[in-house]
Amino acid sequence: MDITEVAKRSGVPASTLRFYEEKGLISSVGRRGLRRVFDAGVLERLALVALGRSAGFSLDEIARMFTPDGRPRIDRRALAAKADELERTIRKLVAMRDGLRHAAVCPAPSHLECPTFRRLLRSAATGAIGARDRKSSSAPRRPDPAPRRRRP
Amino acid sequence: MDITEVAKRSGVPASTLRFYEEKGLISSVGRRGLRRVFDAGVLERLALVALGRSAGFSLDEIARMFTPDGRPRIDRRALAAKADELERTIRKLVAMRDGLRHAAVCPAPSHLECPTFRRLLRSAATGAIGARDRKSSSAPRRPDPAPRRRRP
DNA sequence: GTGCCACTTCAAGTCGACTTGAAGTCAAGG
DNA sequence: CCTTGACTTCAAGTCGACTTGAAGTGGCAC
Repeated sequence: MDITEVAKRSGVPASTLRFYEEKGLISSVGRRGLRRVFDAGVLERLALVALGRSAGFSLDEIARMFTPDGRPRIDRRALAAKADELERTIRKLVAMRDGLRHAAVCPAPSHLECPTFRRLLRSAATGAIGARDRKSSSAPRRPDPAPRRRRP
Repeated sequence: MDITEVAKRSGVPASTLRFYEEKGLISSVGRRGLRRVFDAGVLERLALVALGRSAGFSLDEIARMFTPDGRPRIDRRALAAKADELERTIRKLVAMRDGLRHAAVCPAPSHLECPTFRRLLRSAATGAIGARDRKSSSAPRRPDPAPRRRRP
Protein backbone atom coordinates (compact mmCIF):
# COMPACT_ATOMS: atom_id res chain seq x y z
CA MET A 1 0.00 0.00 0.00
CA ASP A 2 1.19 3.50 -0.66
CA ILE A 3 0.56 6.33 1.76
CA THR A 4 -2.59 7.47 0.02
CA GLU A 5 -4.07 4.02 0.29
CA VAL A 6 -3.34 3.93 4.01
CA ALA A 7 -4.81 7.39 4.36
CA LYS A 8 -7.97 6.28 2.65
CA ARG A 9 -8.31 3.06 4.59
CA SER A 10 -7.56 4.57 7.96
CA GLY A 11 -9.03 8.03 7.57
CA VAL A 12 -5.75 9.51 8.74
CA PRO A 13 -4.35 12.23 6.45
CA ALA A 14 -1.11 11.44 4.65
CA SER A 15 0.59 14.38 6.36
CA THR A 16 -0.31 12.86 9.69
CA LEU A 17 1.00 9.47 8.64
CA ARG A 18 4.38 11.03 7.82
CA PHE A 19 4.27 12.85 11.10
CA TYR A 20 3.46 9.64 12.97
CA GLU A 21 6.28 7.82 11.25
CA GLU A 22 8.68 10.57 12.22
CA LYS A 23 7.47 10.20 15.80
CA GLY A 24 7.99 6.46 15.66
CA LEU A 25 4.32 5.63 16.03
CA ILE A 26 4.14 3.73 12.79
CA SER A 27 6.66 2.54 10.25
CA SER A 28 6.71 1.65 6.61
CA VAL A 29 8.01 -1.67 5.38
CA GLY A 30 10.21 0.04 2.82
CA ARG A 31 10.30 2.40 -0.08
CA ARG A 32 9.59 2.28 -3.74
CA GLY A 33 11.84 5.02 -4.96
CA LEU A 34 11.15 7.78 -2.49
CA ARG A 35 7.67 6.60 -1.74
CA ARG A 36 6.77 4.79 1.41
CA VAL A 37 5.30 1.33 1.20
CA PHE A 38 3.13 0.08 4.05
CA ASP A 39 1.73 -3.32 4.84
CA ALA A 40 -1.68 -3.99 6.33
CA GLY A 41 -0.31 -4.12 9.87
CA VAL A 42 -0.08 -0.37 9.92
CA LEU A 43 -3.86 -0.19 10.00
CA GLU A 44 -4.07 -2.09 13.26
CA ARG A 45 -1.26 0.00 14.56
CA LEU A 46 -3.13 3.15 13.65
CA ALA A 47 -6.21 1.80 15.39
CA LEU A 48 -4.13 1.31 18.49
CA VAL A 49 -2.85 4.84 18.22
CA ALA A 50 -6.38 6.15 17.80
CA LEU A 51 -7.43 4.17 20.83
CA GLY A 52 -4.64 5.63 22.89
CA ARG A 53 -5.52 9.13 21.78
CA SER A 54 -9.15 8.53 22.68
CA ALA A 55 -8.12 7.43 26.12
CA GLY A 56 -6.25 10.66 26.54
CA PHE A 57 -2.68 9.47 26.14
CA SER A 58 -0.24 11.78 24.43
CA LEU A 59 1.56 10.68 21.29
CA ASP A 60 4.74 10.30 23.29
CA GLU A 61 3.03 8.08 25.82
CA ILE A 62 1.59 5.99 23.05
CA ALA A 63 4.98 5.64 21.41
CA ARG A 64 6.29 4.17 24.66
CA MET A 65 3.53 1.57 24.54
CA PHE A 66 5.24 -0.27 21.75
CA THR A 67 8.31 -2.43 22.15
CA PRO A 68 11.25 -1.56 19.91
CA ASP A 69 10.25 -4.50 17.72
CA GLY A 70 6.85 -2.97 17.25
CA ARG A 71 4.61 -5.12 19.41
CA PRO A 72 2.26 -3.48 21.87
CA ARG A 73 3.62 -3.45 25.39
CA ILE A 74 0.65 -2.52 27.46
CA ASP A 75 1.13 -1.54 31.04
CA ARG A 76 -1.91 -2.53 33.07
CA ARG A 77 -1.10 -0.06 35.74
CA ALA A 78 -0.95 2.77 33.27
CA LEU A 79 -4.34 1.70 31.98
CA ALA A 80 -5.83 1.58 35.45
CA ALA A 81 -4.32 4.96 36.26
CA LYS A 82 -5.75 6.46 33.11
CA ALA A 83 -9.11 4.90 33.94
CA ASP A 84 -9.01 6.58 37.33
CA GLU A 85 -8.12 9.85 35.71
CA LEU A 86 -11.05 9.46 33.35
CA GLU A 87 -13.22 8.67 36.35
CA ARG A 88 -12.31 11.96 37.96
CA THR A 89 -12.85 13.85 34.75
CA ILE A 90 -16.22 12.21 34.31
CA ARG A 91 -17.35 13.20 37.78
CA LYS A 92 -16.49 16.80 37.11
CA LEU A 93 -18.20 16.78 33.77
CA VAL A 94 -21.31 15.23 35.25
CA ALA A 95 -21.47 17.94 37.90
CA MET A 96 -20.98 20.51 35.22
CA ARG A 97 -23.58 19.01 32.92
CA ASP A 98 -26.16 18.91 35.69
CA GLY A 99 -25.33 22.46 36.67
CA LEU A 100 -25.68 23.66 33.13
CA ARG A 101 -28.95 21.82 32.64
CA HIS A 102 -30.33 23.41 35.74
CA ALA A 103 -29.10 26.85 34.82
CA ALA A 104 -30.70 26.46 31.43
CA VAL A 105 -34.15 26.09 32.95
CA CYS A 106 -33.73 27.90 36.25
CA PRO A 107 -36.49 30.43 36.86
CA ALA A 108 -34.40 32.73 39.05
CA PRO A 109 -34.37 36.26 37.60
CA SER A 110 -30.60 36.34 37.52
CA HIS A 111 -28.36 33.31 37.60
CA LEU A 112 -26.45 34.95 40.38
CA GLU A 113 -29.53 34.54 42.57
CA CYS A 114 -29.92 30.85 41.85
CA PRO A 115 -28.48 28.68 44.61
CA THR A 116 -27.56 25.90 42.22
CA PHE A 117 -25.73 28.30 39.98
CA ARG A 118 -23.96 29.87 42.91
CA ARG A 119 -22.88 26.48 44.14
CA LEU A 120 -21.48 25.70 40.73
CA LEU A 121 -19.76 29.05 40.69
CA ARG A 122 -18.09 28.35 43.99
CA SER A 123 -16.83 24.96 42.96
CA ALA A 124 -15.40 26.41 39.78
CA ALA A 125 -13.78 29.18 41.78
CA THR A 126 -12.15 26.75 44.15
CA GLY A 127 -10.91 24.69 41.25
CA ALA A 128 -13.02 21.73 42.31
CA ILE A 129 -14.11 21.34 38.73
CA GLY A 130 -11.06 22.26 36.77
CA ALA A 131 -10.75 23.92 33.41
CA ARG A 132 -11.27 21.74 30.42
CA ASP A 133 -9.70 21.97 27.03
CA ARG A 134 -10.29 23.77 23.84
CA LYS A 135 -10.77 21.13 21.16
CA SER A 136 -13.99 19.68 22.54
CA SER A 137 -14.08 16.00 21.81
CA SER A 138 -17.26 16.51 19.88
CA ALA A 139 -15.12 17.84 17.08
CA PRO A 140 -15.45 15.16 14.43
CA ARG A 141 -12.31 13.64 13.07
CA ARG A 142 -11.26 15.76 10.16
CA PRO A 143 -11.88 13.71 7.01
CA ASP A 144 -8.68 14.47 5.13
CA PRO A 145 -6.70 17.33 3.60
CA ALA A 146 -9.83 19.32 2.87
CA PRO A 147 -9.42 21.45 -0.24
CA ARG A 148 -9.24 24.96 1.10
CA ARG A 149 -9.20 27.90 -1.21
CA ARG A 150 -7.27 30.79 0.17
CA ARG A 151 -8.77 34.21 0.12
CA PRO A 152 -7.71 36.41 -2.82
CA MET B 1 -7.09 46.14 45.36
CA ASP B 2 -4.01 46.01 43.27
CA ILE B 3 -3.34 43.21 40.82
CA THR B 4 -1.33 41.16 43.29
CA GLU B 5 -4.14 41.25 45.77
CA VAL B 6 -6.58 40.01 43.14
CA ALA B 7 -4.12 37.33 42.14
CA LYS B 8 -3.86 36.17 45.72
CA ARG B 9 -7.58 36.23 46.38
CA SER B 10 -8.54 34.54 43.14
CA GLY B 11 -5.62 32.22 42.60
CA VAL B 12 -5.25 33.60 39.09
CA PRO B 13 -1.70 34.73 38.22
CA ALA B 14 -1.19 38.44 37.63
CA SER B 15 -0.01 37.76 34.09
CA THR B 16 -3.29 36.01 33.41
CA LEU B 17 -5.24 38.89 34.88
CA ARG B 18 -3.55 41.27 32.47
CA PHE B 19 -4.22 38.85 29.67
CA TYR B 20 -7.88 38.57 30.66
CA GLU B 21 -8.21 42.33 30.81
CA GLU B 22 -6.72 42.63 27.36
CA LYS B 23 -9.27 40.07 26.15
CA GLY B 24 -12.08 42.02 27.76
CA LEU B 25 -12.94 39.33 30.28
CA ILE B 26 -12.35 41.54 33.27
CA SER B 27 -11.69 45.21 33.76
CA SER B 28 -10.07 47.40 36.33
CA VAL B 29 -11.87 50.33 37.87
CA GLY B 30 -8.95 52.61 37.15
CA ARG B 31 -5.29 53.22 37.68
CA ARG B 32 -3.09 54.54 40.40
CA GLY B 33 -0.22 55.80 38.35
CA LEU B 34 0.35 52.97 35.93
CA ARG B 35 -0.98 50.35 38.27
CA ARG B 36 -4.35 48.77 37.84
CA VAL B 37 -6.90 49.12 40.60
CA PHE B 38 -9.64 46.52 40.90
CA ASP B 39 -12.77 46.39 42.98
CA ALA B 40 -14.18 43.29 44.59
CA GLY B 41 -16.53 42.66 41.70
CA VAL B 42 -13.67 41.33 39.67
CA LEU B 43 -13.55 38.28 41.90
CA GLU B 44 -17.09 37.26 41.05
CA ARG B 45 -16.30 37.96 37.45
CA LEU B 46 -13.28 35.71 37.62
CA ALA B 47 -15.39 33.00 39.21
CA LEU B 48 -17.76 33.28 36.29
CA VAL B 49 -14.88 33.02 33.88
CA ALA B 50 -13.56 29.97 35.72
CA LEU B 51 -17.00 28.43 35.57
CA GLY B 52 -17.22 29.01 31.86
CA ARG B 53 -13.79 27.50 31.34
CA SER B 54 -14.78 24.49 33.40
CA ALA B 55 -17.82 24.01 31.26
CA GLY B 56 -15.60 23.98 28.22
CA PHE B 57 -16.32 27.39 26.79
CA SER B 58 -13.47 29.22 25.11
CA LEU B 59 -12.37 32.60 26.38
CA ASP B 60 -13.93 34.23 23.36
CA GLU B 61 -17.23 32.52 24.03
CA ILE B 62 -17.08 33.62 27.64
CA ALA B 63 -16.33 37.17 26.64
CA ARG B 64 -19.53 37.17 24.61
CA MET B 65 -21.46 36.11 27.70
CA PHE B 66 -21.12 39.55 29.22
CA THR B 67 -23.07 42.57 28.09
CA PRO B 68 -21.03 45.62 27.14
CA ASP B 69 -21.92 47.09 30.53
CA GLY B 70 -20.40 44.08 32.19
CA ARG B 71 -23.40 42.11 33.38
CA PRO B 72 -23.67 38.44 32.59
CA ARG B 73 -25.87 37.75 29.60
CA ILE B 74 -26.48 34.09 29.81
CA ASP B 75 -27.98 32.32 26.89
CA ARG B 76 -30.01 29.37 28.11
CA ARG B 77 -29.81 27.68 24.77
CA ALA B 78 -26.05 27.90 24.75
CA LEU B 79 -26.02 26.34 28.19
CA ALA B 80 -28.31 23.53 27.14
CA ALA B 81 -26.22 22.95 24.03
CA LYS B 82 -23.07 22.79 26.07
CA ALA B 83 -24.75 20.42 28.49
CA ASP B 84 -25.60 18.15 25.58
CA GLU B 85 -22.06 18.34 24.35
CA LEU B 86 -20.83 17.38 27.79
CA GLU B 87 -23.32 14.55 27.79
CA ARG B 88 -21.82 13.14 24.63
CA THR B 89 -18.31 13.56 25.92
CA ILE B 90 -19.25 11.83 29.14
CA ARG B 91 -20.68 8.85 27.31
CA LYS B 92 -17.47 8.42 25.38
CA LEU B 93 -15.34 8.76 28.44
CA VAL B 94 -17.44 6.25 30.32
CA ALA B 95 -17.03 3.74 27.51
CA MET B 96 -13.34 4.43 27.51
CA ARG B 97 -13.02 4.14 31.26
CA ASP B 98 -14.81 0.81 31.30
CA GLY B 99 -12.72 -0.45 28.44
CA LEU B 100 -9.52 0.57 30.16
CA ARG B 101 -10.60 -0.97 33.43
CA HIS B 102 -11.32 -4.20 31.67
CA ALA B 103 -8.08 -4.17 29.74
CA ALA B 104 -6.22 -3.58 32.98
CA VAL B 105 -7.46 -6.87 34.43
CA CYS B 106 -8.13 -8.86 31.29
CA PRO B 107 -6.55 -12.31 31.43
CA ALA B 108 -6.15 -12.67 27.66
CA PRO B 109 -2.51 -13.33 26.75
CA SER B 110 -2.42 -10.39 24.38
CA HIS B 111 -4.84 -7.51 24.42
CA LEU B 112 -5.35 -8.07 20.74
CA GLU B 113 -7.04 -11.34 21.58
CA CYS B 114 -9.41 -9.85 24.09
CA PRO B 115 -12.86 -9.25 22.61
CA THR B 116 -13.50 -6.25 24.83
CA PHE B 117 -10.24 -4.70 23.82
CA ARG B 118 -10.90 -5.38 20.17
CA ARG B 119 -14.31 -3.81 20.44
CA LEU B 120 -12.77 -0.73 21.98
CA LEU B 121 -10.18 -0.71 19.24
CA ARG B 122 -12.82 -0.79 16.58
CA SER B 123 -14.82 2.03 18.07
CA ALA B 124 -11.70 4.15 18.35
CA ALA B 125 -10.81 3.34 14.75
CA THR B 126 -14.22 4.38 13.49
CA GLY B 127 -14.02 7.57 15.45
CA ALA B 128 -16.96 6.57 17.63
CA ILE B 129 -15.00 7.68 20.64
CA GLY B 130 -13.04 10.64 19.43
CA ALA B 131 -9.62 11.88 20.43
CA ARG B 132 -9.38 13.78 23.65
CA ASP B 133 -7.07 16.53 24.62
CA ARG B 134 -3.63 16.90 25.98
CA LYS B 135 -3.91 18.91 29.19
CA SER B 136 -5.81 16.34 31.20
CA SER B 137 -8.18 18.13 33.51
CA SER B 138 -6.41 16.55 36.43
CA ALA B 139 -3.72 19.16 36.02
CA PRO B 140 -4.03 21.28 39.13
CA ARG B 141 -4.39 25.00 38.73
CA ARG B 142 -0.96 26.50 38.72
CA PRO B 143 -0.55 28.47 41.97
CA ASP B 144 1.04 31.69 40.69
CA PRO B 145 4.15 33.03 38.99
CA ALA B 146 6.29 30.38 40.59
CA PRO B 147 9.84 31.59 41.21
CA ARG B 148 11.85 29.61 38.73
CA ARG B 149 15.57 29.83 38.70
CA ARG B 150 16.99 29.43 35.27
CA ARG B 151 19.74 27.00 34.70
CA PRO B 152 23.21 28.52 34.58
C1' DG C 1 11.64 8.55 -23.72
C1' DT C 2 9.36 11.92 -21.38
C1' DG C 3 6.20 14.62 -19.02
C1' DC C 4 3.12 14.89 -15.29
C1' DC C 5 1.94 14.89 -10.85
C1' DA C 6 1.81 12.12 -6.71
C1' DC C 7 4.94 11.63 -3.83
C1' DT C 8 9.08 13.36 -1.06
C1' DT C 9 11.75 16.58 2.53
C1' DC C 10 12.24 20.31 5.62
C1' DA C 11 11.07 24.50 7.62
C1' DA C 12 7.67 27.17 9.19
C1' DG C 13 2.90 28.15 10.45
C1' DT C 14 -1.47 27.35 13.29
C1' DC C 15 -4.46 27.33 17.37
C1' DG C 16 -5.64 28.66 22.35
C1' DA C 17 -4.33 30.11 26.61
C1' DC C 18 -1.10 31.75 28.70
C1' DT C 19 3.97 32.70 30.28
C1' DT C 20 8.33 34.92 29.96
C1' DG C 21 11.79 38.40 29.16
C1' DA C 22 13.49 42.86 28.42
C1' DA C 23 13.03 47.44 29.12
C1' DG C 24 10.60 51.10 31.17
C1' DT C 25 7.69 53.62 34.95
C1' DC C 26 6.63 55.35 39.31
C1' DA C 27 4.44 55.04 44.40
C1' DA C 28 6.19 54.66 48.60
C1' DG C 29 9.53 54.12 52.35
C1' DG C 30 13.86 55.90 54.20
C1' DC D 1 15.36 63.48 47.05
C1' DC D 2 16.55 59.01 45.88
C1' DT D 3 16.36 54.35 45.68
C1' DT D 4 13.86 50.22 45.31
C1' DG D 5 11.23 46.90 43.41
C1' DA D 6 6.55 46.03 42.32
C1' DC D 7 4.24 47.23 38.81
C1' DT D 8 3.85 48.40 33.62
C1' DT D 9 4.07 47.39 28.21
C1' DC D 10 5.03 44.75 24.23
C1' DA D 11 7.00 41.22 21.71
C1' DA D 12 8.11 36.74 21.61
C1' DG D 13 8.12 32.05 23.38
C1' DT D 14 5.71 27.59 24.86
C1' DC D 15 3.11 23.32 24.31
C1' DG D 16 1.03 19.39 21.41
C1' DA D 17 -0.55 17.71 17.33
C1' DC D 18 -0.67 18.56 13.22
C1' DT D 19 -0.93 21.34 8.62
C1' DT D 20 0.94 24.00 4.95
C1' DG D 21 4.14 25.68 1.53
C1' DA D 22 8.05 25.58 -1.29
C1' DA D 23 11.18 23.07 -3.69
C1' DG D 24 12.75 18.65 -5.24
C1' DT D 25 12.35 13.57 -7.05
C1' DG D 26 11.01 9.89 -9.64
C1' DG D 27 7.18 6.08 -10.87
C1' DC D 28 4.30 5.22 -14.35
C1' DA D 29 0.95 6.13 -18.23
C1' DC D 30 1.59 7.42 -22.68
